[in-house]
Amino acid sequence: MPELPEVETVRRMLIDTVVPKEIVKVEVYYEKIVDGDAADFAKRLTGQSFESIDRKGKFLIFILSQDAFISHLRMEGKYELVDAAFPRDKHEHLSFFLEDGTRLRYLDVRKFGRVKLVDKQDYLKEPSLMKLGPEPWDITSDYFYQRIHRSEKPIKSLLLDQSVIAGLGNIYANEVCFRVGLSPKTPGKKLSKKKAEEILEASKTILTEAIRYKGTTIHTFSSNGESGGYQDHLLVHGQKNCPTCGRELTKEAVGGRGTYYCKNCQK
DNA sequence: TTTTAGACCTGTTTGC
DNA sequence: TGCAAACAGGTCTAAA
Repeated sequence: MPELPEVETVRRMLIDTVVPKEIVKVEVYYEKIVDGDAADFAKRLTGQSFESIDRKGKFLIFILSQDAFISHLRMEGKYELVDAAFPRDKHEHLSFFLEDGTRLRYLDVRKFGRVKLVDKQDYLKEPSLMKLGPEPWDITSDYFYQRIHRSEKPIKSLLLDQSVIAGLGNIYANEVCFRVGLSPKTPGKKLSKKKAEEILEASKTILTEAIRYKGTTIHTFSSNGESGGYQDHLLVHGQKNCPTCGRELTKEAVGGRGTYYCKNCQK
């Protein structure tokens, strides 16, 4: 599932492949992918060029010559650059035909992803972006502690709350809890300032490592057909046994999400 | 105010 | 073997 490292990998791929190309045609095959009027989306973007690709949390922001649009990959969304004549995939919901005879296509098996036209000058005022908290690199441990130390919610849920800290998803939240030896069920209010600092540091380390490996490929995620390599470095997510003590890992729902942890090593 | 549950989706896995 | 149900999970919205 695309989390911050996967989205950053996609962003870098897009900068290399579509900037500064012009869009000559836009086709929307599944209208619900577009938040707003799909026909208007296609019409407005036709004739514009890609200026740059930004990212905030797990959102991609496509900056065009006149407009901008945001894109969230949700569970299984991915972008690929193919030849314009390449056959359409059954999960291809949106295509940008480019001036050089290529086509940037958006594929999403589960149709969860969304794109939305936004104001180019003020896109950060878009409600979904406004709600996002800072990324782990942009906050102090004091800020993080302040945000979590009064909450009854389990730390795993707080790490997934994008308004507290942006970028972590289910996979990396599991890894962070393991890395600091903490039960994912521990309420935020039970955590010391020192532990909060450890969690923040582990979040930065894990996300940085994952970006270096171009993300984690689980099921169908890929950026331009390339697979990430971080899945080979996951310590608990999707694993059977604890890499530290060798005991069988526990898998249960925490905050409604599948959670892997070691009852022996994570207290 | 904070937390929880349901909706959105469909391919894969599990159970009968 | 074949079918049905459960499961996967990020974000938004509504309800508790």
